[in-house]
Amino acid sequence: MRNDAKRTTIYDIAVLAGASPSAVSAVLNGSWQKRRLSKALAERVLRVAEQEGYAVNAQASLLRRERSHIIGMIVPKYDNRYFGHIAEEFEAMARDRNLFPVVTCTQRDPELEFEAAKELVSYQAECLISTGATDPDRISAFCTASGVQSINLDLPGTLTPSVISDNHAAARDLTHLILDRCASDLGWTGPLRFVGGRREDHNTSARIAGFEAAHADRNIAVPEGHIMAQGYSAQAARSVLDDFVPNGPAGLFVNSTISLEGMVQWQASLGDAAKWVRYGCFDFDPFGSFLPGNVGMVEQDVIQMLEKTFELVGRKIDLKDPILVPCRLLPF
Amino acid sequence: MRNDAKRTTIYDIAVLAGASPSAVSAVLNGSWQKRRLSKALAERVLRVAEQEGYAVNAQASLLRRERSHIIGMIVPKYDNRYFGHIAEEFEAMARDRNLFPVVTCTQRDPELEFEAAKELVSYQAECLISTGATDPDRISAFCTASGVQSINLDLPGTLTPSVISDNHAAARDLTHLILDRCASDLGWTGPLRFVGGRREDHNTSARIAGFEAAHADRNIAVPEGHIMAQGYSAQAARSVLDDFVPNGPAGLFVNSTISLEGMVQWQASLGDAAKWVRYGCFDFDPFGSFLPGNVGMVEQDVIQMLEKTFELVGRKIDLKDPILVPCRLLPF
DNA sequence: ATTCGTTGCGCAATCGATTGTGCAAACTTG
DNA sequence: CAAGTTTGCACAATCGATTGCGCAACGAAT
Repeated sequence: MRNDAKRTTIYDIAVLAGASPSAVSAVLNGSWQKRRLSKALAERVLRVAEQEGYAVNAQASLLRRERSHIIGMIVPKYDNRYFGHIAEEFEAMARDRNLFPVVTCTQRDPELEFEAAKELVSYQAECLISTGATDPDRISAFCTASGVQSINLDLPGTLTPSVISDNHAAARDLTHLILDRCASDLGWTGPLRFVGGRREDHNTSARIAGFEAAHADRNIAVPEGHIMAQGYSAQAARSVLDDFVPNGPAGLFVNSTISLEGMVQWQASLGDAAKWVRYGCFDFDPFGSFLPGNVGMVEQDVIQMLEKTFELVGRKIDLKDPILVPCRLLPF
Repeated sequence: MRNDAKRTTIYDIAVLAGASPSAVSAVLNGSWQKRRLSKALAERVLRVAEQEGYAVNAQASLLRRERSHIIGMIVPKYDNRYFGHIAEEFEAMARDRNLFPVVTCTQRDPELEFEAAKELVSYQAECLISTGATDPDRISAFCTASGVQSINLDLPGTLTPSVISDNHAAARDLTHLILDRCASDLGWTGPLRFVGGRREDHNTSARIAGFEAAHADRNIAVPEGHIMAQGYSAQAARSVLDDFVPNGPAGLFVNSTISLEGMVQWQASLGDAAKWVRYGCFDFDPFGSFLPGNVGMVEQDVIQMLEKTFELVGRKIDLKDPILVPCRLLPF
């Protein structure tokens, strides 16, 4: 235990243990055998370090070392299971690989995304994973200029490798599921409506394409107005739906759990007519299966995506096409 | 743009801009006016730095500076809205205060909690927030020995200040709400059952006390077997409930959204008898209000808790009693 | 008694940025 | 024009740990 003014350094320990700072350093970082220090000295140093509550100064250590072992990740939000799961699993997998994970959340703000990326590069991150980034290429360009590897996750970029869900295939499957259930439950054949997200966004547009492909498979035309992708928030979903008062059966493809929050509010406002609504959601939530009218959800394979991502870490691979990871369709 | 072998340093820029490293440093960290450097030199340096895609080496910078401006947080999980919200808001509030937030997730593993705390201290964090930590006092002791401030959030410790929800009051209110709704909906007067969490855990025991106080308010005895706190996971809740087959009305106090997941599975397994079940949950989830039988949820006031926490940061306050933050009861 | 290999450890340079100090040159004042 | 002041910048020490290298002491071999 020490005075709290200054942290204990190897120099303090060197004095107390009667050894040189370099010997102390070697003992504390485990390289003492390689440096042919005696076990007696090692034990002496370790004892003192323990007593003094020594903790290495990572800044000093990293400054001298060549590798930082830091791996950074930026994530838009923690407000849904998907990104929460990604962050949690990323940390665990990074630790398993002896890397120090630093995750930071950027609120879907492009400026903050870039600032956070710069900060992580400043902290000498060896690799930066941009998850769901608005402008991944800007970040990639910066990282490349600084000699830092970057990988895109969830949303693809064009400058560095990307790992994303197979949105098209899963959206197509989900659309078929919803259409099937509309037919069996309501005797109604569509077309469905697509709610939430942004058309410009890669994932949303891939999902819309899958949604339309499923309709095309059944020779059902999708009117333009049925694509209601005006934003990600619950509020955005709610307000596009509020203009829609169904007279008869209705089916919805909901683009995310956040949009789903708005959708269920709208559905509740329908009163008795709610029982004529069927929908599915592209995203998983454990309570989803208990929501009335929900016929199924798509769960993205977070583990698989992260495994593919970590396969790229530290490797110089030049991929132009995103790596597609299949999703799981969970029918209720 | 540079070769990616080495990152650009102030020495590289000094050569290119025809200036000394110290001048470059002063320009890049904004202290050049104080050092009476000419605007011409400053502009020259900035231009070169821009071209070279320079990013400071935070390790070198922090090594020399006295303050790191790093604030650390450990969080058990990101798998529910509560901790996700805490992490997200913590990051935002830290940035607002010009601090660099580093959040790490410790999977409710005491060993990992301690390791993560040590790592954050190594990175020279000025303050460490232990959120929902299993053994906060061990972490506090280590931080104190290293001269690092520590604060407990969500679960209290005894060695440093703690900010927690007023679990007792909110549990009592929630219990009354459930009892009221059991009476009005089912004509049934209890006693309720308490599901999820661990008795030894501070928060769970405070909630059980509030639960029992509400029953006492109404002169209802709570049989010992009605306290079913056998763990936090959905599976744990599910399996204690599976032994309970209600014949008639039943009311449950569910201790967290994770336990709620197990509870709704159990409820679904009841079939038609599910309509005789009413429950409330101590924790908020946006889909909660759509679950049949759910009469209300308690939302912990994350913003308030974090504001109280940040008020303590950087201050040497000696508090023995935890700071209690009221919760919001949301009746459905 | 040399020579040589091994053991055990310390010296000093180094990583990249910060900062106290010193010192010219330019400028002002009397 | 000498003395004093201001402007503009560079030098070098420093933060704490890592690491290549050197050197003394000791035992073994010739």
